[in-house]
Parts: sequence; C-alpha cells; structure tokens
Amino acid sequence: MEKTGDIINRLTEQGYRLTPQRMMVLAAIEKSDHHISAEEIYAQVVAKYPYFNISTVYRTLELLHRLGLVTETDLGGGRVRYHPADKGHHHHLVCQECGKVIDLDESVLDHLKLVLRKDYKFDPDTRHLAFFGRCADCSK
Amino acid sequence: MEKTGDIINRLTEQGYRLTPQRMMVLAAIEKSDHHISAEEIYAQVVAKYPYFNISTVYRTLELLHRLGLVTETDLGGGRVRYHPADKGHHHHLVCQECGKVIDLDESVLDHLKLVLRKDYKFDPDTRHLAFFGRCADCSK
DNA sequence: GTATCTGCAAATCCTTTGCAAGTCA
DNA sequence: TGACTTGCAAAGGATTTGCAGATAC
Repeated sequence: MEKTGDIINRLTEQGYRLTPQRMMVLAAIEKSDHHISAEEIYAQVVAKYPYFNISTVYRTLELLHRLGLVTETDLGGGRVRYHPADKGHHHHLVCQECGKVIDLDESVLDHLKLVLRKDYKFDPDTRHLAFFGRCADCSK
Repeated sequence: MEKTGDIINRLTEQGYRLTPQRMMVLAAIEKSDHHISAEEIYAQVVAKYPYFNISTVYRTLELLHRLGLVTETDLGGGRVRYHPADKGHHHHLVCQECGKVIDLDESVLDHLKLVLRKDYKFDPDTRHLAFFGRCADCSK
C-alpha cells in the first residue's frame, strides 16, 4: 500500500493532520480499482466506524483534490467520482443506457489531443476524458 | 423560425398538445445560440408569464428529449444543458477553469469514432461529446 | 495548548413527483 | 367532454455549511 503512504506523506508534509477518518477514506479510494463516489466511500468507512459522517468524506475529498492527490471526474448522472491521481491516466466510455463505464486506452486519443492543442489552443485534461454513448450490450 | 415550426409539427403529429408554455420553452431553446439550462429557460419564460413554473420546463424538456427533438448534454457542474437536435452536431471543449464552452468541428472526431466503434464496440453519441481541460486564456 | 478536524443538523442546489385544477383538441 | 397539462407544494438526492465539541501534534 505504498501509494496510500505517499498521499499520507504529502498530507503531513503540508501540515495537515492524519486522522483515522482520513486514513479510512484514503484506504477506500486506494482499494477501489475503479472510480469511487463519495457515497461508496462513506458506505465502506461507516461499516467500520459507525459515527463516521458523510460530510467528512466530502471535506476530505475536497482537500485531496486541492492538493492534487485525487482526480475528480464528472461522468454525468449528477455524481462526481474520484480516483487517486497517481494511478495513471485513462479515459472512459460511459454508456448512457446502462451506466456502465469502460476504460479506454490512452493512446487512442493521441491524435485528437494533438489537434485540440494545435488548432484550438485547448489543453485537454489528459487524465480523464469521457465519451458518452451506448455500449455493445445496449446496442443489441 | 422554421425550426420551431418543425418541432411544433412533430409534437402535434404525435398527439401532444400545443400549449403557450411549451411554445415559450421552445422559443427560448431556439433563441439561445448555445446550450441552455433549465434554469435559464425558466428565467426567460417567467419574465413574460409570471405564473410559469420550473417543473413545466423539466417536463417539457423530458418530452422533447424523448421525442428526439432536443439533445441533453451533461457538461459537468451538476447541470444538464439542452440544444435543439436539428441544429447540427458538434462537440464541446469545456474549460474547467473559467467554464467557457468552445464548439468543436465534428470532423475532428472522425478517426476516434471509428476506433471506438471498431475496437470497443462502443457507439458514441455523435451529437455531443465533451472534453474537459483548459482553454487558451486560462493556460496563460 | 490550540489550530485543525469531526459529527451533527440544517441548508442549498438541481430535479422529480403527487395531486387537484385548468385547458387544448 | 376527456385526456393531457399545468401550477403548486412537497419530496428527493447530492453536496455544502455553521457551529460546538473533540483531537492530532
């Protein structure tokens, strides 16, 4: 769990406190192999520590995001999802039918990123791009 | 205003009623040259007709969307935006810094769409794709 | 010791829903 | 007339905030 350790170091280095609540939030984020929502983090932590409150999840996520330690992704559906910033870049295909999220290899977008930078002077967030549409199962 | 007329025809053809409220919602959508939110539609219509209610906006948009007459786009920020389906396809560069939305020519995405369909069996919503990032002004 | 954090409750924002009254066709 | 629509009010889900008590350092 060296990634969690990294984030912990960054927190303490910057003068933030290491509370059990923050450690449990971090553990939940790291453990999840996909993007995780505030609600899901809350569910995991409250199972261990019943007094835990969801506002602490939001406050912790806001802090981690401000420090650049997690990435926020709005994949639609009125729910933002979070992901450790150091876990590598990838993109998403979001099925508007069933809600499934498919990860997309980064290289697929190389050409597009070039065009956006060159012709539009737009610097895309290379960590998370989202494409909405319909997945194979729902296209049948 | 022939586009509005088109939509009106589609509504009546399908047995839906033509109410003043619906016409005012349609006018607001057509008048807007960019994507418009429910809140903005409401503000425009209520200025003319004070009894107008925002739930009517949502119900009308849901109907128009169901009939394929408007497109819903979730550009993040917890607010869905609407656009007449017949006003042509285009895509968006959304600046996460200042919120500006830049329209993007459809052809830029031809190659990408091909790959998504072929390699991922994913049928992207070719009407609205959103890219998040940073615009020229905010990159300075 | 004390500034930072947390839990709790209430508030906010956007959207949806139930229902009775109103209205288009 | 009668089914479709609306206005109103209340509910809903996700997120934010104020505040007083708790705690990491």
